[in-house]
This record gives sequence, structure tokens and C-alpha cells, in this order.
Amino acid sequence: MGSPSPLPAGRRQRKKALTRQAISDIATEMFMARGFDDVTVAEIAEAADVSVKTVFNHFGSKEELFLDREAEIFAAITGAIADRAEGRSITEALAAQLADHRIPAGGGWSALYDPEGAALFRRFLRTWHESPSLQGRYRLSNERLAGELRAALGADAGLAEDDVRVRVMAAMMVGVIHLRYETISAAVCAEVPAGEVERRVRAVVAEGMARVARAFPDLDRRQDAQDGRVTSGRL
Amino acid sequence: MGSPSPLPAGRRQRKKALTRQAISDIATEMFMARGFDDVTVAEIAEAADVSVKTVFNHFGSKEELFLDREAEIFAAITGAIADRAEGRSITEALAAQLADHRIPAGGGWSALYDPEGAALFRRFLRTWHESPSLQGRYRLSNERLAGELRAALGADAGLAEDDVRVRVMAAMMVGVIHLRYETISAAVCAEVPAGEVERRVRAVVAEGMARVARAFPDLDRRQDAQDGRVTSGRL
DNA sequence: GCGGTCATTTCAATGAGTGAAAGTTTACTC
DNA sequence: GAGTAAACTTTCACTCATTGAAATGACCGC
Repeated sequence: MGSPSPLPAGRRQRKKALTRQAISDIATEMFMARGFDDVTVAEIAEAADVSVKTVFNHFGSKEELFLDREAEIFAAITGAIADRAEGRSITEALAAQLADHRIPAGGGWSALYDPEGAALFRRFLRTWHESPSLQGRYRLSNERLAGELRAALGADAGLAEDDVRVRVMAAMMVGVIHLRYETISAAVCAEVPAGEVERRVRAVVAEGMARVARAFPDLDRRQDAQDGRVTSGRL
Repeated sequence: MGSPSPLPAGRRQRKKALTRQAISDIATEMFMARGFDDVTVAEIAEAADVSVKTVFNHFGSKEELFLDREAEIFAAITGAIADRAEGRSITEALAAQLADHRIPAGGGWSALYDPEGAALFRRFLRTWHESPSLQGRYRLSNERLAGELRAALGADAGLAEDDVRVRVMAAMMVGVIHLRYETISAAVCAEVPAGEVERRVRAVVAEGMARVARAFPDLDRRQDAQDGRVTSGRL
């Protein structure tokens, strides 16, 4: 499993980060092998050779052990907006990113074409899919994603994050992103062949982002005239 | 508290329904008075004079005790689509419904202008707002709402529920509906005066639905030409 | 009225999550 | 380099949600 965090200074910090990572990795492994609900925190703690309390010191809940990578994913998404090529619209950039972006524990489309990788990914999604508690926490996740999107969109258009237009656009994008997840999840769990999964995902993302673009001609493209601000977003 | 369910036949059935209602009512009352997390299921059972197990026989989880009315609300929303006036677009109908629709334990805007009602509603929202577990379950709720919207939209346009366009449109609507809730919640909890709350909600709903309309010119209006089906939804 | 069905209860567990106190390790100061 | 404070962990003891099995008693069709 990855160590995507830059190691912090200080031995204590480093040890702490290592402990955290070890717990997260072992937990992920166990969840994938046996399903979220069939693994107890006690077992995770046991396997990671720490006390149960330590697990809860690092993670606010059992669910967080599973959702540990979300920050990474969000950064990739908002990054695609901020770093897009000159003249490219937001929805285009996002569509490209979402058509390609690897999902946690996935690793891009190629992984899906490999039977090994597909099986792993299927286990991952099934785990995710089948636990109500995980599904529940997913909303909090989307809330955060919406916030980051608002920030990115606001910055891009030179509007406040809580501008109605920005809020609506972000909400729609979150909706499409969720649809994408739903599509992948349903298809992979139904053992649909990789090529078809990819096709479906691309279709949803394309349709979704095209619709967002149509709804937001005013915010979708960077207005580089004047001082880089959109001067009016009225309908 | 309401008894919105038609009483079923048979004494046993009726007793069961009464028990359920009693539990739900008492639970709601207690949650409102003391907050979701500060009330235990044991206390609810105690107050309703039933065993804890009985509570769980009627409600799958503590959260369901709070979300008991969601079916009602969803029905009002999808009903607004199906029953809209001839020639009215879906987004118009929905915007009207959402600008007005009473929220659970609310009772329309008038209730907000009454200090008593406002305080009650504020307690309700704060309860809802402050409990992570409730927020969590909210996603499942939205999932169901999306499903019902897909059904309504699909039926309206003569498309399959799982048509990409239908799915995207439903997802966007759920996004706007959630934004509306967020707006109400934030404003009411911040003790914003009722008139201003109403204004903000109407603004979000209007903007949101206008954008959805713009994104979906093909599905928004009933195409009564020919056999009532939209023949093409290509972009 | 009889036997079964069904809501409910009691009992006994499992497992998540928390607060406090105490131990251990690391970082900072003089 | 000792001494102290701060940061991590652990242990302990507890609360609470949630569930299965078995028992009770009111209700329903016959």
C-alpha cells in the first residue's frame, strides 16, 4: 500500500505516521479479504500490533480506516481544474480527469483488464458497496468534495465560494462524480467485462460534464478579458 | 405528531401501527429536546414503554427513528413532477414545489415566521445537523430520492430509468435539493430572520432549477408530439 | 374454543466508541 | 547531560447500538 504522505520531520512524527500507515494498510488488506463488516477493530489492532485505543486515536471511526485516501483523490480532481491547459474549459478538464482517473485501490483502467487486478478491484467495491455504514459516511465525503470544488470554481471564476452559481455548479459536479462511482460500482460488481465498464463510465462522464457545460456557459470557461473575472453570471 | 398512515385492518395490525407511531413520536420529541446523540434507544424504549428490542423490530436503526418521514417528502417531490399543469416544465414545477414545500417538523414558511415554530424548527435542524451518524444516513436517503426521480423523469420522457440522460438529470436535481437543505440548515441555525431564509432558499432553488432547465432542454418539457416520446436526446 | 401466527419481551452477547489515568518515548531547555 | 514538558500509547472500565434465540401472550381463522 502506498505511502503518499511526505514524511514529517521529527522522529516522533515519523513514528506516528508509520503507525498510522501500518494500521491503515493492514485494515485495508483485511477489509478487502473479508469484507468491512466481518473485520473487527480489535482484529485490526491485533494484526497491527497496537491497542484498539490507538486505532481510534488515529482514526475517528472504523469507516475512516477505509476512507483514508479520499483527500488524495479530491486533490486530483480539483487539481485538474486549476491546472488545466490554457483555453480548456473546466468541464472538459474534469471530464478528461474522470474518464481516466484511478480509483482508490484501482490503478487506472489497465488494472481492470488484468484478471488479478479486476478481482482485487471487485473485492474492493463489493466491500465498499455492501456496508451500509460505509455508504453512510460517503455523504460526509461528498460534502468535503463539494467544498473543494466550490473553492476551485470560485477561484477560477473570481467569484465567492458561496455565490449561488458556484454552489449550484459544484453540486451538479458532485452529482455527476457520484454517478460515475455508481456506474463503476454496479458494473464491476456485476462482473461486466472491463471494456464495457470503461465504455459506460466514459459515457456517463461525457454526458454529465456536457450537461454541466450546457448549464454553465458563463462559468465553464475562464474569461481572460479584462482582469480575469466573469462580470456577469445572470441567466 | 402526525398519523399520516391509513390505519390497517385487524386489531393486531392496528396495535402494531400504534406502537410504531408512539415510538416514532416520542423519539422525535426527545431528539428535538435533547439532540440525537444525547438520547439513547433505551431511554426511548423506556419512555414509549416498550422493550428496546421492540424499537429495533420496528426501526432498523436509531437513525431511522429520525428519518421516518422521508417517504412522505419524496412523494411530494415526485408528485409535483407527475401532477404538474399541462405545458409546465418539470423544472418549473419542481422549483415551485421546492420554494414552498414544508420540511419535516417544519410546516411551511409561515411556521418560520412564528417565533415558537422557528425555535422548534431550529432545534430540529440543529439535531439533524449536529449528528454525524444522521448526516451519514442522509446519503442513503438521497439515493432513494434519486431513484424515485429517475422513475418520475423516465416515465415523463418515455425513457428508461437507467438512460444516461435521465440519470444525469436526476443526479443534478438531487444536488440542487441537497443545496436547498444546506441553505435552510445554515441560515436557520445561524438564526437568520425568516424573511431572509425564505429569500435565500428561493434564490438557490430558482438558480438551481434554471440551470437544470438549461442543461436539459430536451427532457424538461413534455414532448406531446407524436406518441408523447422524446425522440432524441443527443447533445 | 383450538392451534397457530405474530408482536413483543427477556436474556445474553458482540462490537464500536470514549474518558481517565498511567506508562513510555521523544523533544526542548538550561 | 540531566530534567522537564509534551506527545503517543496502553490499560481499564464503561456506555451504547444492534442482534439472535427462546419464551410469553394476545389475536385470528377455522
